[in-house]
Amino acid sequence: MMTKEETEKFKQELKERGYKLTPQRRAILNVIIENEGRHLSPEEIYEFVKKECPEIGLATVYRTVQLLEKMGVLYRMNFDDGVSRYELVKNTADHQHHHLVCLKCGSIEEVEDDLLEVLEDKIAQKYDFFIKNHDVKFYGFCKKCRK
Amino acid sequence: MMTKEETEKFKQELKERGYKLTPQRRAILNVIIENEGRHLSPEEIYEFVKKECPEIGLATVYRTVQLLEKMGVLYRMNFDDGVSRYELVKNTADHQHHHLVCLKCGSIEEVEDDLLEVLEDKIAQKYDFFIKNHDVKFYGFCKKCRK
DNA sequence: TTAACTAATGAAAATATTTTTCATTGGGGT
DNA sequence: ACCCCAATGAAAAATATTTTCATTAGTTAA
Repeated sequence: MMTKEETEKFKQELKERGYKLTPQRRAILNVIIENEGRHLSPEEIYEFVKKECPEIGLATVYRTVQLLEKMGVLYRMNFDDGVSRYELVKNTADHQHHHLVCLKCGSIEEVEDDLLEVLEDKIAQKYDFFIKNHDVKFYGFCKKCRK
Repeated sequence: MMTKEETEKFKQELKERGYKLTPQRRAILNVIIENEGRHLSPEEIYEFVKKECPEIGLATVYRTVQLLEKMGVLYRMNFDDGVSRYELVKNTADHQHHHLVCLKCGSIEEVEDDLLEVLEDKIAQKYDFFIKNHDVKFYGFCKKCRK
């Protein structure tokens, strides 16, 4: 649950862009915060948020996650399971961390963004390509599924 | 265009799995080979292949690229543009190479799979995760678009 | 506090991609 | 040449997402 200060800050950020703070938007952001690390899809967010906001429509969830993505609050991911999934942007790092996707159970583990700078520098030089961000997924089998 | 030997080899690989060599399958694979490096979507493949096979249906293209993916001939990619895209699997490497995706013009450049082994080893050890493959995309601005 | 402006909403329809169904065709082994 | 069943095309269905549109409700300013 967002604190009063967090809500105020969110409201302020919306205001700066001419958007409004609605109960629906607050509830959606709350659901995402409370499920940090779970990479929810719009449909899943919808199911959670209906408990708080039973009258909410799925379209509003879609509209809101897109808004939050534009605001830099969320990051959209594709794990090839047919839906978009969202996670909170860590304001500590400018690049997104990596993900370990288990081919058996589908679990998604987060891995610190590491060791890629060397590769990025090499690419920037060799291909004359300015890298803004990366999307790095490792597919394989997690600890549990290897037993 | 596939040579006669390549066609024979393809037919053989199909046979091993109980599949048949149809004109449609040959034509689809031809289109993909002739457009190597272009990362065609099923719809795009369909447009090309219709020149050779005007009676072909889009469903056959979808079915065939899935088949070729299962056979290890193609690799399915997602560049977040709303469609799946396919590329030929290089039989030289067991891991897929990286891609540079330009955020301005949408061009996709291929980059040799490099420097990631160190990171993969580290992850395998630290997270007890067996890595089968990776999906590495760098988003940024290409040479042309930076001018 | 209220009035007014307009962004946001819910419901439903529309869109886009991909998959499935089903009757028919045709590859390839015998 | 015949048979079997995999493969096909066309259409319908399924799925995820976006858009439309009439209505509601935040926010600002009087």
